Amino acid sequence: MPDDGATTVALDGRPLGRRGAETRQRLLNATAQLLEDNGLRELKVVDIARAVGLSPATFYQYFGDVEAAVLALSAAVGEETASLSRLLSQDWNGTNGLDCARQLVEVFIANWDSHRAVLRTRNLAAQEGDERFRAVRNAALRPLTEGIGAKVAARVDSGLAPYAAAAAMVSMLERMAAFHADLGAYGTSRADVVETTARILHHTATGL
Amino acid sequence: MPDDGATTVALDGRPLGRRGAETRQRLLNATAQLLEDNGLRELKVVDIARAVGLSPATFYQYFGDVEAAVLALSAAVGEETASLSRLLSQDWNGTNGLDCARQLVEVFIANWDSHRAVLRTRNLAAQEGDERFRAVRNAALRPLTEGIGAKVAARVDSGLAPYAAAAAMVSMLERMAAFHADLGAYGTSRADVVETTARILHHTATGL
DNA sequence: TGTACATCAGTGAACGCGCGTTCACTGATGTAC
DNA sequence: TGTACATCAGTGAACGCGCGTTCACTGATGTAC
Repeated sequence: MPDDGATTVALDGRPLGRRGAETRQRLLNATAQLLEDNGLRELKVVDIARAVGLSPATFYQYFGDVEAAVLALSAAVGEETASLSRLLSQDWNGTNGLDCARQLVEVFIANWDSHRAVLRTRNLAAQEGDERFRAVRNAALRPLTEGIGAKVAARVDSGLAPYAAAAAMVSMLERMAAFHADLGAYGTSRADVVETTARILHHTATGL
Repeated sequence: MPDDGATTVALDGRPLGRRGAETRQRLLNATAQLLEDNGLRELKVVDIARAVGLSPATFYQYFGDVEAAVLALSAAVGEETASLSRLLSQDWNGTNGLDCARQLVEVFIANWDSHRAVLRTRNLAAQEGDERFRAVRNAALRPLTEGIGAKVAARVDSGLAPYAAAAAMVSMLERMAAFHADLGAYGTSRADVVETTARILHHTATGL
């Protein structure tokens, strides 16, 4: 199994006990918080350690550098999207199809709202070409992309390439989730955002 | 007029001559290049100056810090999207409506391909809450959002909130443009990406 | 239940490097007459 | 066309700070018997 950052082993190879696992988690929480508050460019090992009340030396027992901590966070956050699979496994052509789409949009946006800073940093790193972040992002979005892709593929005569359409929908979702707070300024309510996004998604997936 | 970064005045207030304007541009080019090559976290004043063969002190004659240079770049890049307006001013309900959408997608993606690093950095800074970057981003995307929004508003019984739908389409475009290179790995050609994105956009804008 | 030992967990203090930034200065360019 | 002067443009060299990182060490925890 590749190291996904959720290791239970310290960097020097010895296994982590209860206390160690807790410390590691506190470091991760502080990393997320600082990322949220000060942005990526200001994220320093020293500050993370200070925030938890530890010596910087401690940080290096758990992570090789700041990026490693962010990667571990990204991997952890990515595993929260499991509930999307349930919504995607249903048939969206029936009466409650639009409802499924709506819920999916809700869950997706909620997930972003909880992990805004981590997710956008993950995406930046992926865009900058870091393969590890790319892999983590792909793993997180794969169920979504494949689920939507399968629905598009089941349409007749849509003229859409299923995988491309799925990617387009996921793109829309990610960006709306990332920027939806900005839309309020233009007189668009959150409900509008969800409803409209859900409808576009539903139509693309089903043709209805 | 607010300072959008495209100043013709040095930071100490004196006006820029021919030579000065050139130097400023060379610094901007180097900034873009380094952003592309090494990523945001590695972007240093010292390196930018070195890349152009100047003393770091010179940098400070033109920009207060690295962010200011990136902001200036963002503002400049944002002005290249003017050609989109032409495509949006046409009627998309006719026979060549889908063609317009296709071209729009093409132009948009091409613009991203030329300025990948700058645009993603602009978006990150905007997401991190920097108002100046937010303003620059909004200014760049406004014609697009309003153009699409107007088309959606002209539809009957779409059930879509025009501004939210327009934002969703712009979201889709931005993200597809940012990540389209990744899709090739999954057997999706660039042509598929353009065609599919264009169709979704066209349908959302017109109902056709 | 107590003691000894292994290993897990955390740190103080220091090092050096490199980056951001400034200032008093020199050199280049343009223009008035 | 030439010269003087104003201002634009660029720099050398230095300062200090703060960050990343390491290492030899102390303290905490768990477990075998």
